[in-house]
Amino acid sequence: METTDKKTIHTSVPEPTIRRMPNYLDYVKLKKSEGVLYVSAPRIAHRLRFDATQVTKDLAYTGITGKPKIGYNVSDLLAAIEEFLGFNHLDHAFLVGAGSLGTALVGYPGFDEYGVKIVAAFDNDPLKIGTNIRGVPVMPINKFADLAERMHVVFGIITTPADQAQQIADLMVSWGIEAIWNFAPTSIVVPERIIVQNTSIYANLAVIMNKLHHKTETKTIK
Amino acid sequence: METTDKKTIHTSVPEPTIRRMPNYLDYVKLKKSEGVLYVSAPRIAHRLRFDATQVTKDLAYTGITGKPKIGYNVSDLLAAIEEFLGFNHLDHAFLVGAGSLGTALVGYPGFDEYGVKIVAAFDNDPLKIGTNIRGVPVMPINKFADLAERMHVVFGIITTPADQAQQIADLMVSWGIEAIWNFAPTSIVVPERIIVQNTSIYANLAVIMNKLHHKTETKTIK
DNA sequence: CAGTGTGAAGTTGTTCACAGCA
DNA sequence: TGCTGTGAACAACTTCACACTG
Repeated sequence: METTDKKTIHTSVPEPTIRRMPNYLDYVKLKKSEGVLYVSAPRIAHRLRFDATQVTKDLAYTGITGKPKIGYNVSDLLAAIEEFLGFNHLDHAFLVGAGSLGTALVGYPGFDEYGVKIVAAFDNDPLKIGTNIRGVPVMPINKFADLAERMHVVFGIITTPADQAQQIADLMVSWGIEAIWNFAPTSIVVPERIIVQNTSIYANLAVIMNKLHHKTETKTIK
Repeated sequence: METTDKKTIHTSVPEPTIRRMPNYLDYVKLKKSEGVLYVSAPRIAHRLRFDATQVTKDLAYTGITGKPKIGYNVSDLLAAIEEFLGFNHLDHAFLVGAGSLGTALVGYPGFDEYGVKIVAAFDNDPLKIGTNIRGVPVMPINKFADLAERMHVVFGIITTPADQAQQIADLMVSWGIEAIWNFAPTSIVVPERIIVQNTSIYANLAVIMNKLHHKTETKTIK
């Protein structure tokens, strides 16, 4: 496998493949906890309602190889997926906006298991400053610059209301953040070099609402 | 656009188009609040970093038509997008799992503005039962069936830990829910007819981590 | 000229078909 | 037979090119 240049640092893994990876991880962890030794692509596909070939191709991106008729070794596969997702690094993150969503994210289970540690939260509400959320301190925003450098934080999470998101994003950029995960219900604009992931709750909601109304239509009400 | 009257719902709108719609809505609302009368696709595209033709095509799905050189009437466009997203209906939803994420969602701004009203939350923690979150009561799960029918709730939101998600999904299905929005970090399996949207925080995280590590690679550290 | 609207080309991702293997 | 692995067909989405319009 390592013979062809084709294998040299897969210049680009399809984004859908990356998005499916956590599903495989979840399933494989489950199987491992059950003591299962091998899993096959068709089985995974069946459980997750994916196409079997797709699973095979996705898993190939992790560099693993399986055995015909048997499948993939569960432990090897688990390691390969974790490696692929970069969970050997532990990246430090700052979160800005300690409202209910921010609080929920700080407490989200398995974040560090996924290679991310939220080391501080920021807010401009004096009542929140000085408190902490599950051990993560809440600080005033002007401390950010200082700390980001000292703690080598390259990853910023925005959970502010929409009208503050752009402003916070600008600050993050000026402070040297490399990637921004934006949960505010508005899209932010940053320089090319910055990685942005706009995660809008509303995009998902829109899809559901659309399907729901479509379905209703099909059913010919009443 | 010959006419099939604009009401005959386009047989199938591409999902990416639907996902972008809330972005347009957000932008158009902003413009309206600024008193702007017309917006053009290229301007929207520039702000959102989309392709201009794509914006044009997306907006066409709402049934609106623009004026060459001028663009789209802001009020008409706003109405068209809201109509498209189905915000005239107000759908009732139940949420199961009143932990931090569930609590955050109940309090999420503009949910009802987006056509969804969370009318009750459920949990199995006796300490939570009987309390309420911003006016939304928290009840024991066995009340679900009863209420779902009475209140015509067709939409269930799962914010439980991963290990309870499937079980809750099964219950929702048996109680007549039509659409499930699953935030638990595991994918659930339901009958074909049920609409499911698995919204995994981890899928987004995986994309960011992948890009971040890739970037590091490219930069050749040190 | 600055925009809409649309068919056609291009790109990306998914699914099929099948060779090879245990 | 049940699986991996892969090239090739296919489907979905995006971008280009351009006619048209106020």
